Amino acid sequence: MTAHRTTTAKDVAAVAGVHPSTVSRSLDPLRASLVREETRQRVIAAANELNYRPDLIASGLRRQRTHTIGVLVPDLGNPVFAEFTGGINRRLERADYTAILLETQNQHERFQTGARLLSERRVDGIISGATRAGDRRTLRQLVQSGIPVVMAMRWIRGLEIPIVANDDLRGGALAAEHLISLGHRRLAQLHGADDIETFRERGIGFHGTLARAGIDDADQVRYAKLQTAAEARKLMRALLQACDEPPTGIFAHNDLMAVGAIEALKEQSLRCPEDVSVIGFNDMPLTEHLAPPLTTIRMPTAEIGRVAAETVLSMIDGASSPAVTISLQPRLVVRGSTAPPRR
Amino acid sequence: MTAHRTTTAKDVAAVAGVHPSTVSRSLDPLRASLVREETRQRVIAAANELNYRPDLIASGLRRQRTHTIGVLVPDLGNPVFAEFTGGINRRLERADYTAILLETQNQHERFQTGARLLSERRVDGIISGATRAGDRRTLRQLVQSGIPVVMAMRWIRGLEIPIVANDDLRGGALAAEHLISLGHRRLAQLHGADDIETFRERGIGFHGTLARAGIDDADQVRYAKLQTAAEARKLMRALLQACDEPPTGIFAHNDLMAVGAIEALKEQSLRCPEDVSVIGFNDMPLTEHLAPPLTTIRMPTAEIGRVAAETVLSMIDGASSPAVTISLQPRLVVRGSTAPPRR
DNA sequence: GTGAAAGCGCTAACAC
DNA sequence: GTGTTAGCGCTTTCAC
Repeated sequence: MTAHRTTTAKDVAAVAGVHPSTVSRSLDPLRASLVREETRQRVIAAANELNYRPDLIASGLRRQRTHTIGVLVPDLGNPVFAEFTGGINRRLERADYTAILLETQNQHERFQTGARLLSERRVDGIISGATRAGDRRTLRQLVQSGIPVVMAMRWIRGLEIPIVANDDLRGGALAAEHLISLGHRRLAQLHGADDIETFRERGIGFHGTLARAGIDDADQVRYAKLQTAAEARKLMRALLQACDEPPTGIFAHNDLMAVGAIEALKEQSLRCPEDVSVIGFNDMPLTEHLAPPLTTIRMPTAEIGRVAAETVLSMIDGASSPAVTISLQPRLVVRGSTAPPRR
Repeated sequence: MTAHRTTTAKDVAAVAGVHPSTVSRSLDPLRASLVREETRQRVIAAANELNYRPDLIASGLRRQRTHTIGVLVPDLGNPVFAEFTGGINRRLERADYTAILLETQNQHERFQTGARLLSERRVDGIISGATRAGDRRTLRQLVQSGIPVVMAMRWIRGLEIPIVANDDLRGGALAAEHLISLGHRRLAQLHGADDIETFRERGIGFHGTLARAGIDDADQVRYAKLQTAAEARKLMRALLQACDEPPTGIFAHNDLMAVGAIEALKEQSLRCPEDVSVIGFNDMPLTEHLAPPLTTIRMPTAEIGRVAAETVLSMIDGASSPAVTISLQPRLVVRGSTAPPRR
């Protein structure tokens, strides 16, 4: 193997017969006009000849800009977050920014080390898509260190940090309205983890809409630690055992939980949607191909990513951190897992 | 907003009453032994007090190591690649490395700009998980520039670049063996894109095993441009129209295509598995909850990521690039979408 | 065991 | 218009 030294601006300068700073100017679109056209052409020719790639690390050190955004997500295996990061990536790309994606696995310790890593890498901004109740201090420290931070998808209250998220209150309400309008009165929730505001909002939105219709689901809410099919199945079993008459409508806080619920129903020879209607959340891939195809709430996930990126970029440019909340609207996707209750 | 200056080694040095180079030594585990214990404690105290975070950018510039690996994937929305990057991330983390993930969307141009971006960021190594036939030149350039490169998941022949991948030849063979052993003789393939070696291998593995059993599927192979359910549905329709007697067994090159195939069968009132067996590939999330639950081939995706990361790290350390191919073994997951053919 | 000096590759400020 | 100089924050010689 040849000992490799990457070509630098100095090398290009030597070939073009100019000073390194002229190389720098010629190659930066913003300052190219400062250079005589003829000189610039010579530099570009030399750069191409040597296959020169400016060192963004060195440039970043000098400019105090890394053109990098740190993104914290709970888990890339979750298709919702894959879509979210897709939205971020597409927006950042247009601005010549790159994302560093870190998975927290819903663990505060990983959130914390992730945050530390990102500040050591001097990212220009951070999008926290994995925020949970326990992360408050860490987020406050980030803000205090002067780095622009945005909470997206998941968020907590009482921080001076912009929020870009789905309107989960509305999402829960949509689910309730749908089931009520079908004629359901005995309703239950398979509730996501209690320390994630997203799920609390979904729960409140659902509960509130029920209350306004004179329905109470207070005894019929079961909380999951992890929003998996397996855990939902257990919760659903317990729910069925605990009540004389099973509910006729179930709101599961995500699609995997809805799937688990339907399986638990099958175990008890209850059919979906004939005996019990089930509605999920997220509209993840393949849900339309399930039996029955899942009725669910779809949120504008990629759009949330896009707007979150936009927001953090504007904070990097503009001075002030607008402590705003941007709510994007979810919508109901009706498929086969919900139907009117049996007479 | 306060104008923020992040604290530097110089600041810490001032507080601890030492020289910046002593700060550097004290905080690097490898060189901490060069510093008197008492001094080191003073430095650490000062660093904590000031909440000092060493600047990895500056450190990288000096050491000519960014502790960053670039990873090119076709699409993070594809759960297989989410799992793959998970495997990479977990391994890199242990080595204090960070990944930069870039999505190519299966477009050569994006592969190329991605590669350029990664070299400008001076990543210490690259894992190409998105390799397609057209990317040969770009990969060769990367190698020539002296940067360690590994092809994982997807790969092409004839490059002096290590390969870490699923044994797709074996995967295709597993699918064939399963269908043959159930008693199927009329078989067809819904084949993934022709410019991705992965799919060619699956096709050859399937075809070869059939041939050895005296079965020919040559007329019964339909090629997709994109491996989606929608496209598979169309291909399957065409396939059914083109033949008098439909095949009794279908090998779809991924799970989405298998789902599309099953839907096309339903349109023609053909049932799966009673009339036609369908086997997929990947074992993506929710496949076990489909109706029927999908029989599929599972590959050790996270493990491929882990080994790819391991390989690129060893190339960064050790000098030579071992032009090896590491094949990991897939396995058959039998569920409900395959059964013996009807008499 | 610690300090001083130099330099990684780039670019901003200044000089001419 | 282009060259010169200096410095981003760190680490690595080399002194002492």
